[in-house]
Amino acid sequence: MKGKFTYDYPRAALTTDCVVFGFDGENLKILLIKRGIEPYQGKWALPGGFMRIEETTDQCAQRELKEETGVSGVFMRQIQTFSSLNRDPRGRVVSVAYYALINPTLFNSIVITAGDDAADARWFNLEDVVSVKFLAFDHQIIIDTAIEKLRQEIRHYPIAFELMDERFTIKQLQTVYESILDKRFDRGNFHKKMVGTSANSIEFKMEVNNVMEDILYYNRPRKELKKNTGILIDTGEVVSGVKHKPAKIYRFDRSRFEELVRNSDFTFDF
Amino acid sequence: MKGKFTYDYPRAALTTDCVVFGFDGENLKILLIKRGIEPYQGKWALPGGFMRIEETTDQCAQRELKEETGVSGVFMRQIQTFSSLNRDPRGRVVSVAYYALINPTLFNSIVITAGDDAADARWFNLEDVVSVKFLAFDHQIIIDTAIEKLRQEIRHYPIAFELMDERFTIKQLQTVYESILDKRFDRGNFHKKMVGTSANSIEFKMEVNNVMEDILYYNRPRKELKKNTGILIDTGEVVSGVKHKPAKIYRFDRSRFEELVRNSDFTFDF
DNA sequence: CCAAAAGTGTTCTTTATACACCCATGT
DNA sequence: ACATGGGTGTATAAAGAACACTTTTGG
Repeated sequence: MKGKFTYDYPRAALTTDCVVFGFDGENLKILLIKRGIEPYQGKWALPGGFMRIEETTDQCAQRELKEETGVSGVFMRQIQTFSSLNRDPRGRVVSVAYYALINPTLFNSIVITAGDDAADARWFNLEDVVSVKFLAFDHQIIIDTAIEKLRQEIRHYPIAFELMDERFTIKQLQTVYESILDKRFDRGNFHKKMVGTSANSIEFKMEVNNVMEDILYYNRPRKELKKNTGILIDTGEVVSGVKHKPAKIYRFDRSRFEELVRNSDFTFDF
Repeated sequence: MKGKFTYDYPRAALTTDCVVFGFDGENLKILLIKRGIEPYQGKWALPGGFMRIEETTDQCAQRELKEETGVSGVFMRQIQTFSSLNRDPRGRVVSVAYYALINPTLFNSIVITAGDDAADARWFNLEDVVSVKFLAFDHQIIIDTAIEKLRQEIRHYPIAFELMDERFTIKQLQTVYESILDKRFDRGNFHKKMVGTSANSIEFKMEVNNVMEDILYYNRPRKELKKNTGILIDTGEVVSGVKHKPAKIYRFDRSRFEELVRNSDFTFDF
């Protein structure tokens, strides 16, 4: 079986690595695998592995994640390709990096499938994985790039919902944004922006210097102009068992979102 | 020399392809190469080629562009990696795609270096290359992805300057934005936003119903509050030989821009 | 009733948009 | 002088930010 495949020119090996993000309700987490074999045996690394000749890199990333965690059909986006000359001691290995977003249901269903190269797996808090030096290969750089990419994308695309259950409260959504962007939002403003109501201006008459004049009074709410993008749908249900006003439960209307993007210069920016 | 390199498992070949954008002062252009060899001989394709084992994909993209056009040290960014199973008739070829931005000086210095695989080269207008079907491989998809990426990035990063000479007028800058985003901007507003002055609010007293009151009057320009980000530096020079008020010539202050990004939540969005 | 968090309203500030006006130049 | 496009100002609209008020639940 050795040396079966020959080429006229040397070829690099192709791998995929995947930065798996999960959300436990409070913090953003990253899944790491403890390597069971050399190189970097015993070190923590990203799930991933060599691309087979009959699959795309997308399929490879999905397959490797399934082999090592048991989850499939995961939301995944390509980050970029890493090709430093000495990034792998086994030789010339080029890796296409992905990030994956895991919703709570999948998050809880993950079972560590013991295998050749996976001795253990664990969810790490973001702050424990950023700028530390215990990772295999160039996986520290890949993770830092992934976080940057995730932060960029959540500011412009509705990917936060991939980290949440289909039904959620605005407060939960806000927590996802806050933990990814590492930034606090005003509760009321976040609520209004997400649900989609906004204030407006109103004209009224006023006596100025004993003369009636039209005065423009800015930014006073005008009820009839409140607008709702309809991106979040009120399910009519509320959370129960809390000792305060129960929060409404919403779900994300993806087709409504895509319709808005198509038919207008609608943006979804934070 | 044949069959010299053997591996235990089959390996895909790795290539880079580069979408080269240029600007002729009016329109955004894309550089295409007419293929001199099979496959797709005589078809137009992106400059690019096989990665050597001792170089990174970044270096490969730069080298291939230099071999085929003579220009080096070009601004280049990775787009993404394409790995469809049948994207290349020669077999399993995975390609890392880049886009490059060429400034007018380089634009005019490009010489077509006749080689094995480059029979001819030409600048195409964007609209002649989008959604047409005469390109080799999956290069149509790569170009469409590149344009989307370029549009995304110019909205948030100061990459427009890579398409221009070091010294430029605001009008020229606007033309670059307009042709990339395929959208018209208001001349005055674009100017103010770029140079960095903005209006503000002002308080003054007014007699209302025979009583003096403080009135907040919004959005009246308050000269002392005009702010200039300092990202564009007035060189003090102006264009000459035009039969109207000569435009000021600016240059981009990259270090000032990076300082702003570091020290504040400054954004550069269009 | 009270505490607590959800949801809404109010106020002020800043930015966006449309367009008008003045300015400097070559003919 | 005047046509042309550069540069600045003005008016209105919309969005953002800070925070106060109101509502609904469990104890």
